Amino acid sequence: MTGRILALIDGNSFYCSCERVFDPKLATRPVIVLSNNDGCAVARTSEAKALGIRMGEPFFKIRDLCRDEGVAVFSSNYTLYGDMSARMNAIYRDWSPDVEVYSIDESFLDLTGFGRRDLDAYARDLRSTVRQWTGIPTCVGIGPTKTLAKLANHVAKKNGELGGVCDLSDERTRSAWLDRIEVGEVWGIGGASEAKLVAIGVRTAGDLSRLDPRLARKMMTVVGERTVHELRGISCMPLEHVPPQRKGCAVTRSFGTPVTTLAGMLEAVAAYATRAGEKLRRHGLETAHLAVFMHTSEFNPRDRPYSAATTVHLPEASNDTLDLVRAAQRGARAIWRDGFRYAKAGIVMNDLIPTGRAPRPLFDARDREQSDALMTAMDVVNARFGRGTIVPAAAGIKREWQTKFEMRSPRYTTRVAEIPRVSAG
DNA sequence: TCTGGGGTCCTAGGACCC
DNA sequence: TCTGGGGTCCTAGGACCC
Repeated sequence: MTGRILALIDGNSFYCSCERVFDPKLATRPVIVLSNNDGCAVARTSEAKALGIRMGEPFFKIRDLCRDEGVAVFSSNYTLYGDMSARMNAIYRDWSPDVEVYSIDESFLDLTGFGRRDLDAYARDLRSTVRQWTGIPTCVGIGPTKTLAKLANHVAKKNGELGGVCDLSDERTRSAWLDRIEVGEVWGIGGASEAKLVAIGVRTAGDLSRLDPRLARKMMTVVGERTVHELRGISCMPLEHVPPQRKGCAVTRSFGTPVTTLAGMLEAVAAYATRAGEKLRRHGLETAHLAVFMHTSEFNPRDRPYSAATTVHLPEASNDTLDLVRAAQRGARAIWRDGFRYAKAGIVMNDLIPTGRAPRPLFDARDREQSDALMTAMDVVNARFGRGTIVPAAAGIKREWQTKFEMRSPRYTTRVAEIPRVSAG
């Protein structure tokens, strides 16, 4: 396909920006957002980056620095970020006939046929609209392929003087930028490929674009070959309009405090199975078997290590929470060993089947109608009053193992009780 | 004391079949 | 004496993404 124009727009330090929207006092302060269990820094504003806080840095190592430097620290608030993301995508759909939501904070927009000279102004208008309507600052990268649009977005982010927009659709201006970008910054080139490429003298995105595609394939499979073509402006990756049917589904969590009793473990896997059931039903899928795993800390050398997993077959394919809980607990009992401090457990389901497509046993032991009615009722109540309003008793009340979110901001946009208050005086 | 949670795609190699 | 080859399916592991 030639003559295509794509834009990649994404939120700057997206999670941090969401927090800033609802607390203007954070506007000039460094802000970071932590991963699940308050484990690592996964989003940092430029001020936080300037303090030397790295992506993925464990929080306990930077706790003192954050206190001394006045860094605002937040647990992840996925409810809030997901809602802000939906608002941004609603705007994008007004601005392009063809939008691919690529991740929670990134979307590709098809701008083919918009007129090359007007693109820059169009992108700047879009940015300021998103900023005004949602409060989120963004950057826009423009190019003839997804890989080049991503790279243009990277350039826009790193070069403040561009004002948040970079257009690499013109071949002549493009090559100058490509020669200035390290090869590891290219979408699809991770640490392993970067090391191999640098070893043969391919150091920049420009070098990679000039690499023989056959050699790229030999070194990095067909994925690497595609990347070379995309860097040359030949599109190999179409926009995905409808998300493809998902192939697997997992619910895994680190524990807030280590689990040392079987009762605690059974509670935790029941809670994870409950969540798994919600995900399956939302996607119209079911499963005939699930894997359960548990392990001790990978990091604490004083903990005796233990890691185990097993696959449990359900009597028949199902997405009923109670079936999944039973199966998950059976698996957990089978691999449980006393005397360890468990740090994490989870359940993993592959081979998902669209609901109703699985073979039925000749004599169906389940009352399918009753099961569906109960699950639907649970999902409706939980959607209305918040996840976890109704859970199976097996998922526990005390939940000492529960993942930590000790610094989570209010769910400003999705819970009436947590809506921001404004007082005029 | 404290280190995330999801996903996808690709390839090689073995088992099995005719 | 001569001892195939091509196809499919599955799994594990690597690499990458956000």
